[in-house]
Amino acid sequence: MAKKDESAAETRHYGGRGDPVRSMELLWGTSPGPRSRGPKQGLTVERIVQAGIEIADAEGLAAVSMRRVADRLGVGTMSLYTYVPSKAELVDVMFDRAIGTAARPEVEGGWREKLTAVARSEWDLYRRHPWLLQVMAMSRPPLGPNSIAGYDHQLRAVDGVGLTELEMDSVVSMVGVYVQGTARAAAEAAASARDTGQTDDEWWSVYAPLLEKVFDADKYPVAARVGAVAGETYQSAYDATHGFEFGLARILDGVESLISSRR
Amino acid sequence: MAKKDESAAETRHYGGRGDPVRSMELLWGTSPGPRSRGPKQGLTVERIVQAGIEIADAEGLAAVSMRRVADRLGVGTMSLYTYVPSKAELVDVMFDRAIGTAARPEVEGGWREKLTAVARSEWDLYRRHPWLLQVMAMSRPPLGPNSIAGYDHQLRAVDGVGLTELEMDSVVSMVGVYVQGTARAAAEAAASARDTGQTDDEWWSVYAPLLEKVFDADKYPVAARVGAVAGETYQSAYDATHGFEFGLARILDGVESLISSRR
DNA sequence: TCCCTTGTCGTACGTTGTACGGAATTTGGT
DNA sequence: ACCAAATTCCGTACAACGTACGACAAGGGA
Repeated sequence: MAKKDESAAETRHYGGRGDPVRSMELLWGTSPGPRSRGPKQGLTVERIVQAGIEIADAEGLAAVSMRRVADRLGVGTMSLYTYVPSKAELVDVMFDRAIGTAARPEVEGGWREKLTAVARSEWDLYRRHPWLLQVMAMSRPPLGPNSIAGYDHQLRAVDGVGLTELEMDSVVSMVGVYVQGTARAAAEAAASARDTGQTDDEWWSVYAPLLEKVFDADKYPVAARVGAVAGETYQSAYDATHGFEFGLARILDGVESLISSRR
Repeated sequence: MAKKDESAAETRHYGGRGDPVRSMELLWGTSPGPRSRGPKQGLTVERIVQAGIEIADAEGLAAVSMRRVADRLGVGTMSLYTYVPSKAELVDVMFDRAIGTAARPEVEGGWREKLTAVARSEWDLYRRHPWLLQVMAMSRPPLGPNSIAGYDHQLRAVDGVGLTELEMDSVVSMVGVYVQGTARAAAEAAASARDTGQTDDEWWSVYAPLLEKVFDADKYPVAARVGAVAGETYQSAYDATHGFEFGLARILDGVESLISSRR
């Protein structure tokens, strides 16, 4: 990397690379007790995970390096490897523990109220821990206790409304995919602002006049018309919060028509 | 990195870091002509971009390093920097050029047929160039000619159906967010399979028995019931294609109820 | 012809994850 | 009580990354 990290690179992570048995022990805290021989351990996996989460929250997943985590805990870098087999497993556990902080309210009312609450709670989670969106966890998710609990909570929102099990799973993952996508836009905007010291407004005010020079409004009349209105309204290329509430209502309307058709 | 790149890290990129004027010139091909003095240039920006796209298609965005691109073109690494100010700008141009390969069919019929075609064409694009999903382009997208043309094409699907400009933009970005999310799941599955030499099925058959040991079916009865059915059906944690078509139909139902309410 | 601009690219630096091996520490066996 | 085995801790080293810097070569304008 160049000095002062001017480079535009972030890191993504996916897990499931190491020993599956070891991974699951880490995730579920079922590691065998301390061995009898040798020095006492000065750290715990959970303390390491917390340090990683704090760095990721403050500076993004790219700032979470083994050296940074070790420094924060006042130990040598390589000491971490006696607790965690690799960075991939560490990120997996960070992922599950952060998921565990999601609010899982038991909402009164019908499926729509419940599913709205599920979506909002996931949205809040991603606002608090935006780096979760950089962990590749759609296929092969870390199968930790909190991820499982979250899956169950989501499903209960649409239980007993006349959908098949398959439809329940599909509805829940459809809403999840949508929330993640919208949260990702918000997270990117925040990360860009943090890393460049420039808000989206400022960015746009630089690029808008440059775009006007090359953009042919006669060739793309619809984009010109809509873009003008959208640009004025959002004061930025994409307003995440507006998009989230609007799209969520639309999606739930879609789910409603599915549920009605089943009755 | 460890030898043989066993590490579980992928790279993400976001642009808009360098000189905005230079960025736009690169994107729109409006760079000033060749200077009269000095040696002839042996390459073009477009050749470099093509090489980058080929590597990204075959091995993912993480494999696109300046050294790899230069090697493929038979030049020294640093020569690339006379064409492109940094890797961030190179990725921005790769992004726009890949977007340009999307099919933008002019579909007969109503908005639903058109919007379905838009979604499917975007889905196909992400299947051909999965690395596009790793370019952070939701806020501050590269404002290149192909991205603009794509935006116009998407909007035309819902033009003249009674929605406001703001609603048109929101509907289009809602569908886009959804397609990207589903495509991301598919891309992650493919990337995992490529990097680990293990299909999702194989992965699941390793983890399922381990999960069974720690999972408490009495505590999470809904997850147990739905998970069993979903697991049997998908033969994997998440089937992207099924999810895509199902969710798209649901979302379009939601859009339909919005459009009806406007008539 | 000479000079000055421009393109090419070898070298070097600071960053990353982590393999390796030596030192220090604690305990079980005797 | 003492030794060896087991275990933790961690300094060093390596290959990869993006790219700053500067030396060298190429070629048109004077």
